[in-house]
Amino acid sequence: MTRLSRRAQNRIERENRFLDAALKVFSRTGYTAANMDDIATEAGLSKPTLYQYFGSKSDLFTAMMLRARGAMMIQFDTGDAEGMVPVLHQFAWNYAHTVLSPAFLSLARLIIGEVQRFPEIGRAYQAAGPDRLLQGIMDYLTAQRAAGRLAFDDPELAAEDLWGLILSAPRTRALHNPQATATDADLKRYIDNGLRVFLRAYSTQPARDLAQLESLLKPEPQAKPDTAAQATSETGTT
Amino acid sequence: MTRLSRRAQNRIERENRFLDAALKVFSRTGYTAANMDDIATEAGLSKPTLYQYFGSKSDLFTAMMLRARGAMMIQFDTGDAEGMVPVLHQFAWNYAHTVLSPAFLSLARLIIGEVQRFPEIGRAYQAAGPDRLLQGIMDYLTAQRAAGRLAFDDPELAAEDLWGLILSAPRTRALHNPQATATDADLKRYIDNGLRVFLRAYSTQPARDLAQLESLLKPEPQAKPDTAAQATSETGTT
Amino acid sequence: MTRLSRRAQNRIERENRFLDAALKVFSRTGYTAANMDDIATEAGLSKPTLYQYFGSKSDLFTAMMLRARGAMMIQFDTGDAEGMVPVLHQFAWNYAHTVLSPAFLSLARLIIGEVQRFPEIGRAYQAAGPDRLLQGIMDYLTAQRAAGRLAFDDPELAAEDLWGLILSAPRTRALHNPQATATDADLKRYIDNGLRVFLRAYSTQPARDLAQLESLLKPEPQAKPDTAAQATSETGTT
Amino acid sequence: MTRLSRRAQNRIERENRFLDAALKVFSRTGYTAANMDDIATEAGLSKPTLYQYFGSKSDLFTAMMLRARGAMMIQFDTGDAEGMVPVLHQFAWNYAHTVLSPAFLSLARLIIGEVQRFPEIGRAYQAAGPDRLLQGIMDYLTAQRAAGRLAFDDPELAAEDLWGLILSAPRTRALHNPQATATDADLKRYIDNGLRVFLRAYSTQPARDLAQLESLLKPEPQAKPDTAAQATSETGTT
DNA sequence: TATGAATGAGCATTCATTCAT
DNA sequence: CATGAATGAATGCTCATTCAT
Repeated sequence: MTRLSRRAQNRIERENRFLDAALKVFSRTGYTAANMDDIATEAGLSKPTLYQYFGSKSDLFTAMMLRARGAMMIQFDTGDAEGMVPVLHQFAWNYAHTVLSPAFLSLARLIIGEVQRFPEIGRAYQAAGPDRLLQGIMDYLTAQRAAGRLAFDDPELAAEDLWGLILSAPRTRALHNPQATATDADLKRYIDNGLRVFLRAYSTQPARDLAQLESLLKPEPQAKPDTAAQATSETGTT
Repeated sequence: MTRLSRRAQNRIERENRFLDAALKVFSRTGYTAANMDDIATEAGLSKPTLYQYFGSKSDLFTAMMLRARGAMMIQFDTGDAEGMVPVLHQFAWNYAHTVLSPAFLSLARLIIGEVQRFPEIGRAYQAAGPDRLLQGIMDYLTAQRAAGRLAFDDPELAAEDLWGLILSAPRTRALHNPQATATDADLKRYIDNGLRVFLRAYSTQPARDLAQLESLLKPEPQAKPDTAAQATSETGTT
Repeated sequence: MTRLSRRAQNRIERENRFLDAALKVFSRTGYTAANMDDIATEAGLSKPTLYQYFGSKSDLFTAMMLRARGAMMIQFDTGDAEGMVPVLHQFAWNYAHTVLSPAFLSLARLIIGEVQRFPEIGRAYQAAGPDRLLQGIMDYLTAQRAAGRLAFDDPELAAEDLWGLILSAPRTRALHNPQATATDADLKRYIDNGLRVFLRAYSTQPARDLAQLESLLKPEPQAKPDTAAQATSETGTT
Repeated sequence: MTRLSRRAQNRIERENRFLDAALKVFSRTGYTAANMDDIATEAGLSKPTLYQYFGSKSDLFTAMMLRARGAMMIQFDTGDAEGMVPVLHQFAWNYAHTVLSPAFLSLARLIIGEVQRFPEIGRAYQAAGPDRLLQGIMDYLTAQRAAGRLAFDDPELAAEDLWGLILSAPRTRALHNPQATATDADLKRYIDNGLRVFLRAYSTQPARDLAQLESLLKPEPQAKPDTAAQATSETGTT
């Protein structure tokens, strides 16, 4: 068993090295311009070995994307926050940091740019990423509605409004401009505003919730160090 | 004069044929996978002629993008609508139809996918498209605030909220899924909700404005035939 | 007649402009790498006109070479020198300056480099240049033999020895090194030595002739400014 | 060891096949007109393999020239001849056969024709070929001077005179005329004359040395079969 | 007659993929 | 199992040559 499991482990490790390399190289140049030599070199292994693990370029791409999905499966994660307003606030920061990280943005650009060539990947990403998160948000918002704290008819729309209010603008901007990384100050501006608007429109007790929000916002730019970069690091802009 | 102008006209016509072909082919496959032979063939002219007009592949790409910017320069256009609520409603439909048209989406995907290779194009597009539109919205919203109909501090955030509430979700979805075109019913759902939330959060007289909105929404799916597709049509999904 | 001759003159002038341009461009890059666009541009006329004058690239090359032959038809020219030793001395300088001029060397390189492609041109050049000159030298040396001043059996070999002694070394070197132009000091070294050796081996009165030669050599480097560059100037190394 | 050395040997063998092919093709047509397909085909391997060995056309050219230099490094080789006159005689034949071989001439034409494009190659050739040989001749002549058999001031000029007298004329002619190969009878004429003139001008005992030379020359055209053609044969005129 | 404009054919170079070892 | 070595098929770009005006 030891020998075999060692082999298996070895295999998995090599596979991961290839997938890491593929993520890096594909993110940098896109599917067509990426070349198998570079990926093999980046992985520190040989090209025929690469072909033994993944039968073709497009198989490799697909496999890499499949694995990347894991890193993109954002949860409606709110840490240890308690109370609706703190929870939403926490969520906003977690989410913003993740989605606006260079690695995450590169991957998003890659998916969008190649979606015509690999339509399933676009769909898979939509399902694993945004849609799953959306479900998480919906569940939470629905619970808050049940508790009488929010009012809305369509939970999906409410959830989409929440993230649209927070991230639509900075994300669109970031997709178009790889150089400019959003600072925490930028994020704060978007997040604070987004939450305010959301509460104003959806809270059953806007005055109270907004007051609570303001008190939360007093302290400085939220030293959230790097909840982000959970996605496979190294995918940077280079 | 006749001869010269004929030549000049001929030149312009050919140039446009090349640019059309380039838009089509680049949109279909991305920059690297697109090949100059295909573009020339698509244009019905020869490759050397293509090179005489545009010295290199990247020059052609840049020129094509430059021209495409024209088609993307969305205005805050509201037709003949009168009154704030009808104006916003009209804008929402115009804007949605344009931005979600297949041609527009293909181009957006192309830009996002190649922005690492051509950073200036991303910036140029951001400036000519979203930023310009944003300015239009801001101006309008600011005027409404002056007239006492809206309340907000930061006009930019308000403007971004307006379009984020209306288009963030369907556009993101569409970017990830070239096959699924949003139906007018889909749009209606997003637009109606977006406007409601916006008014609830920003109007100084939410009750009255929302009532006016509801009366506007009664009639069926807005037979807005095709204000859209103003962008170079035919760029579709293929 | 005036009009016609004007036309004819115009034609000749254009033809010459093309031939000048061709010489320049072909000399710079060789036959294959030279391109008809550059030649037309250099001539300040259009490519179709070029084709009207010379039906093809190789025709142009041949015509250019034919004309260049004129410039290469070196004579056994000795100016106003009198007496055998001064005549030979004068000839040596004239000849050296001509043959080692950049234009002349470029042309020689071109001929040698393309002789496999255009064998007739090599032969034509040999006949018009070296062979003709050789005949001139032979005639002179034979006359001197008749006058009892030189002794030899084979006039051709004697003539070849004369120019071999003077120019073989610097010309070979120059053919291999386009950058290094021989200075007059270099030439003086070769010429003085060559004449000495020639007289020692061929003169019937070596002592007297060598003494006369030495007295001729006293004065400084022979301020022969530029008897050279008779070949179409401008053919330089660029 | 076996496997590795086999690979290495294989590599070297293929490299040589490419270099042989390159020499052949470049010599035939010059640098620009030669095409990588032909060279690969001539080598019996594929174009990508050629590119794996030599990264570019100009690298291949340079490498080929570098290797060719080996074949051009003529020594002042005099076989087993003894005594100054036989040594010079022997040298003359060796040298003439080598330098006038078709392969050697083709290469010389190639170098001269491409020297403007590859100046270092011209210089390298001059250094490795003519200059090295010259040094050999100089050393020998200087030794003979020390032994009292020759008289001269400048050994370089003496050495240059020796080879200029022997080879200048036939080599120049051969460079201009690829078809006409010099026969041994031609060479004999040049060599005999060159040596006579050299001895007449440089020997301290011309009468005795010339007599010795004449006795050497009696026998027929020197059946020196082919000391020449040491250079990569097959480079012929085609 | 002179030219702007067009093109078929070619060429250096690259790359996904496959063997032989 | 891993790899050095090999290749068929493109692809961007150029050039001699020809028309239509």
